[in-house]
Amino acid sequence: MIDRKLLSSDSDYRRRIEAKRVAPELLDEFIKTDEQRSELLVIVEEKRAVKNKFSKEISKASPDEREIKLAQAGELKVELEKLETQLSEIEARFRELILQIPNPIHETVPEGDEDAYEIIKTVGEPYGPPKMDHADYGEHMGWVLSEQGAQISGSRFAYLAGDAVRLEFALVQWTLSLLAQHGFMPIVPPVLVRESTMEEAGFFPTDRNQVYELEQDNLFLVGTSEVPLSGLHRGQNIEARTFPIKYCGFSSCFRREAGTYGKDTRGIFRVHQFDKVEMFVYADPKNSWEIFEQILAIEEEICQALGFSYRVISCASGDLGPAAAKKYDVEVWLPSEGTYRELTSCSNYLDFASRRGNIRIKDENGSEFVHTLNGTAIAIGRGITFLMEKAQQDDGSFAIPEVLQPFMGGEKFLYSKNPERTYEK
RNA sequence: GGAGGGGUGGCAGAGCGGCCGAAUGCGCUAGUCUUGAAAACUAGAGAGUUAAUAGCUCCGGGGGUUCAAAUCCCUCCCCCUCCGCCA
Repeated sequence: MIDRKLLSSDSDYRRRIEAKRVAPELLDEFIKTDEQRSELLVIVEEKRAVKNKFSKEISKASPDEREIKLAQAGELKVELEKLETQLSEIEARFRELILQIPNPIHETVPEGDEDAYEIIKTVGEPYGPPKMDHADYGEHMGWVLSEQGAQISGSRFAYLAGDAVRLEFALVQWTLSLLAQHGFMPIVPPVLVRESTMEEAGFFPTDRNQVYELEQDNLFLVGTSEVPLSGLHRGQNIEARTFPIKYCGFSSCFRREAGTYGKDTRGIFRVHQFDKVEMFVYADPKNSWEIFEQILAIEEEICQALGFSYRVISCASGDLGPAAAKKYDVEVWLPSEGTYRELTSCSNYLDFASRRGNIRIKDENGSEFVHTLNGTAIAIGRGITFLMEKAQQDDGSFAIPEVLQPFMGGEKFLYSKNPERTYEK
């Protein structure tokens, strides 16, 4: 949720909202509604003060005074009720509008459409394609069963099988241990959440069409554990000394992928369901930009340890979600496509979500809204996709990245058929 | 799924139409005492909004009755106990 006062008083604030391709009419209507609301609120509060005074007096009045005052209070009540009805109508509209207004971009965000991104850095070199692309390789190894997935659930669903599953858990274990060193507490959150949770996390109403809904129970499947992690401290006013509060959530993630028809249809690069370890930080507003860079550094650390060639881009204003003030994508070189593709990303929401969830930080001088940040540690489907091209050997075997070997029973290579493995016949 | 009980300040817990933004205890802050701490004693403090120590709002959320609601009614959510079912 934006700061309503800044919108009308600070022209730069407004400009940075409009950079997200917001209709100016929305902002104008909101400002108008906000003004009406403030004016009416003053009137209503004055009336309430009079009414409250009357009520107090009635309790102390003598019997005949009482009669008169009761009659007067009755009139006042009728008057006030009319005004309060008006006020609640305006407030409903106010709320509807403010929920549609995105967080302004940070001044350093490049403005423009999706391809106006800025390359922050490039690490490692691009290299030529392997024998098999990730989709063929997944089939070759017996790791990805797309056809069966499509049969039982539809397109963009797949079974993950065999050593790929061991690889998934190795990735998770390794990532969790690395994040523990960085002070992140692991969490397995609920993946079904209420509508209010989606709204407070900054996803509703704007991204509603990307989310699976369980109508019968009025619950929604999360697209990232960011959502339940963002709700973990809702309504709390937390001591400043406990910051930053760092969590890493492991969960399955569900995305409708609406509007991506025909895009990335091979393999498990883009699927409706995948597992992910997500970093989430509640930060003191004083240093949230530092923490933003720390989260990026961890994402890079993970990429480097897995041997990826990658680049970091600062996403353009038109590519930012409603809640993010700034977002970095870490894009890894995908040789079969000869291009960099997104593996992880991180965002600083500033106080956008904490305003909705009413999460504050307090010290001797009072309290303010906290900042929330999130970043992908490892998205399994994507991670394995990139690894299948990076670690694929000429003979078709798979060279397990060194950091994962301890979590794979010390093995160094994986094969499509391994006679020592009784499930591979 | 069925039956009952309950949600009040950081925590525990009283209040059950007006004197209640709320007793009391613990915890917290400051002071006295002490070399220091503890104990004891004294004083102080709920949150939000606002320029404001004014006003308004907040006793799980929403709605209603009333001049007046923490207190009565409806509804939703959550927690606990018992029965049933279950990984």
